[in-house]
Amino acid sequence: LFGEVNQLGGVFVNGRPLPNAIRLRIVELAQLGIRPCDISRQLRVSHGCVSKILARYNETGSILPGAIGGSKPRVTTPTVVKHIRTYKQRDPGIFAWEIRDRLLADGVCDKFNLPSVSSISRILRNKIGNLSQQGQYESGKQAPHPPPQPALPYNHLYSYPTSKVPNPPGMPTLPGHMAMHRIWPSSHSVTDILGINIQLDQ
DNA sequence: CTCGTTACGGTTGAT
DNA sequence: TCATCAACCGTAACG
Repeated sequence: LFGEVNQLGGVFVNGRPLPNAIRLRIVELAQLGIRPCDISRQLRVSHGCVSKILARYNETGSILPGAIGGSKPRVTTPTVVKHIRTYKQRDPGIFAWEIRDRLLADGVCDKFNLPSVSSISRILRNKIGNLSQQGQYESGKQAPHPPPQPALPYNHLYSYPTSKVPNPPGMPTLPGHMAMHRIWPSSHSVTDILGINIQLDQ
């Protein structure tokens, strides 16, 4: 709601992504064959931004902005997480500080890359929910209350209806994907189209 | 005129 | 709980 106005008269919030509804319209108009420069003028979004969103869309298939903020794991590497999971499985009542001691004792970590107790607690809470069963596998970012769609990288892909314009020699169209109905704009259709948790506004 | 790129001033969020 | 800091943001401007 607090925004600045760009040279084209459009409203934007510095540092924040454009609303999904607008991102979607950019892609839709392009799909309709409208030139990027015209989309820029019609929607009052800088052409640089239109260019970026369209480029991102046709290489990832997603209209969503990239993941902002956060940090890369430092000491809590996948290997460490795996060990923590094992300790917890073998002794569900184990304390975080005990896990910490074990990581050191077992030589999984040295005193410089040893996770803090609060890091371990967070891992236990976030990455290892109910230890009930859980695959022994690597990867997995398992959210306790997982949002509908799978936890793909960061942007889950979003493939568009009728193949046609942008199915470039890339890899877009995600694996399982239903055919979608043809719809034009209407901002409230975004969630339907994406089929996921997206807040259009705020 | 169109559009790819990028400096800039900004915000975010997992560690 | 709180700060850090590298990730991303859109605009403006250059070419």
